[in-house]
Amino acid sequence: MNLKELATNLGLSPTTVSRALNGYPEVNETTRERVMAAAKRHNYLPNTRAIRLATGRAMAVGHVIPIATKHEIVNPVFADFIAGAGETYSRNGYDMVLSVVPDDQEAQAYRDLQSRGTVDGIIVHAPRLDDPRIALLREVGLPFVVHGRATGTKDAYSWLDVNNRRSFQRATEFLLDLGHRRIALINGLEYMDFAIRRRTGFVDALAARGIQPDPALMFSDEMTEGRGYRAALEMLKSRNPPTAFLVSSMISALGVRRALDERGLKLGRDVSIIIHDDELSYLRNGDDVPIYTATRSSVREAGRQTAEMVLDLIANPDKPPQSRLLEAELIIGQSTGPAPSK
Amino acid sequence: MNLKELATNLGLSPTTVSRALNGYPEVNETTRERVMAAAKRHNYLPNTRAIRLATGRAMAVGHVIPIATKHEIVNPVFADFIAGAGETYSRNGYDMVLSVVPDDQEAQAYRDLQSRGTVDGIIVHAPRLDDPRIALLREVGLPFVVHGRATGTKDAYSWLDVNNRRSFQRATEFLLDLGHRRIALINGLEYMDFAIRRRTGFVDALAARGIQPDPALMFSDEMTEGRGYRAALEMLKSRNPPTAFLVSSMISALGVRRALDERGLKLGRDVSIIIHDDELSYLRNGDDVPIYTATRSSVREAGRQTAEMVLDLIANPDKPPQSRLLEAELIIGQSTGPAPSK
DNA sequence: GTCAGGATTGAAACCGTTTTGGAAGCTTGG
DNA sequence: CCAAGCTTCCAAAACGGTTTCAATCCTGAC
Repeated sequence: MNLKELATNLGLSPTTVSRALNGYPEVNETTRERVMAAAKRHNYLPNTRAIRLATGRAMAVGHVIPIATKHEIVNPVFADFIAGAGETYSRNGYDMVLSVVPDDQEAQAYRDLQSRGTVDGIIVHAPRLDDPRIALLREVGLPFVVHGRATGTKDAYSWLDVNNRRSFQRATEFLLDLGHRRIALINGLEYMDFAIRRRTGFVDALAARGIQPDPALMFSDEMTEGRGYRAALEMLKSRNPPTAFLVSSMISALGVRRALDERGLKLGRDVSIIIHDDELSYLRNGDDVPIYTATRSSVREAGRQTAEMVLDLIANPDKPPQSRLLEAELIIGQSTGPAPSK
Repeated sequence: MNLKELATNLGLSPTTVSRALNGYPEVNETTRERVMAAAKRHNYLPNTRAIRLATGRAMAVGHVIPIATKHEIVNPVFADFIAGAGETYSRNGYDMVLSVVPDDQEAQAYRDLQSRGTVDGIIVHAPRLDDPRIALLREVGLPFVVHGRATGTKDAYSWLDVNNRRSFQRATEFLLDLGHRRIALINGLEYMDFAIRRRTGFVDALAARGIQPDPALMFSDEMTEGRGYRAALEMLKSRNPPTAFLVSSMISALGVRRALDERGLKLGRDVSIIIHDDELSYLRNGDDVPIYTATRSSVREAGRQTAEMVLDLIANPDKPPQSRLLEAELIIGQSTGPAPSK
């Protein structure tokens, strides 16, 4: 059942039927109802492909996922972000198209998406220091919003980010206030922008109290359970072990905790941990009361909002770049306590 | 730059240009080269929307993700599967479109996808006992492949699954051979097909040795760290605790391990654990040597292959339903050892 | 030199919508 | 009673490709 059939069926022209269905004012209310009813009766749905060609809009937003030789975006955070963004898209009649490409073809993927007209806009994931994708997308001329920011980029662009610096600064202060002086940072890869900002927050907070950060207590790598475990174990074995850990991810923290258990150290008493909690759907920080003290910010909600921003940008292409900075809340769990007196 | 412009530019008809680019045989080799060169020079890429309308094919495969009140598909396994499937799609010039919808609208989502012509095929995730989606998709008439199976469905359908029953049977036998008699099963939700099959494998293996499964040692819930932790702790505290755990997911196992540590039990000596390892990219079971003894099967590879199957089905709509049963390998890690003699 | 038949190319229809530019029919006010 | 102005509808032209059908150009056989 297509528009033309429906039209002849009703004794109307395709034009009128189209207008009736799309809510144009110049159609008689009674005929509109007649059309609506007929459409429902034949459960007619307009063909997306035709709409797209006729309107020149793709009604879709693209997410490019580089399949990596090195660092992968395909991580737990990504899944929840996508879920959040997807909610927004469905609500607004947009499709979400994922492009999984080898990372050396990422630039070409964006170019393709634009010149084939597959999508109307893009969400950029996991921005890095001085990320080249921003200049690229600007050149290509595709509306885009960055989830995160790219330190070092001079041009204006739209982004949504968590205030990573601030949240890690506060977390560090919280530990300092508890008397901790040897605080370890288990961070993500520090060419990722969020990791850089978290590190800055950490270092700033220490500096404000006149503490020189100890390189031996600053670890940066992929955020896996294993890396967290090994880094923490290493530090705990050292001559001057940390009394607290600031951990960039729940998963790394699982490893840190394992190291603690292995060393016979009690969480919250012997050693404190603060994590960043993205509120992943399958890695809750406790069901009722939080297990870990954490800087918390829902990545799913970030997905929802970033998607809203990109839809807004698509609808108003001339709008200047927008940005949103979400504040993570510091929630107090059972994983922190006063620094043990030696 | 569109086809018509390119054609006039070359002094050719759109027909010829189209044919040249699409590799039709009836075009002179030299003109083809001329066309190819011009296309590259002007970096012309055909408009997806036009192709889709003209050919009637969407060149896209859909994945519907119900956003759940209850169980969510948005889980770590899903991300890796998607990444694998996405690889296959890109390689074949297909798009992947994700539809995130409230779970009570899932059926309608499939219907829409079909009648609007947004996709040419579907991959069905997380099948359950007697899953209604199979009958629905068959009725709707959209080619589809199920990742997993749906016990109880009588109609034939295409699927790709891991031999869950067999792998858990083998794992159980392995533990039995090590002398374990009280083996706990930490399973996923048992309305999910994979969980049912794993349970069956577990129970069958016990039965074959004349062991009556103890309901107190069989746990079924969402596979989170927290649930795993609590279930294991409960069991370990009981009067007659298990000496081994068979765990359906790496994440649950992290919780089980935490419970062990908390009880002061040494993994592999006091208590053995076998997990199912989906080879998630960010939750590796050890970098070099496996930490856990595991039934291993790459969900990413499953994604690749399932996608291949659906593309094949789209290309050959009259083919009878296909299926692939992948065998998980049993890899020996450091988490299993002989049952402790009382 | 002619002609059949393959090799190339092109004109035009088509895919299913939206949208532009009228054109009827009906009011309405002078 | 008529022109102006609304309403309400429609024919036809996009949108940017693919595909059918027909036309032209060669080539070699006779």
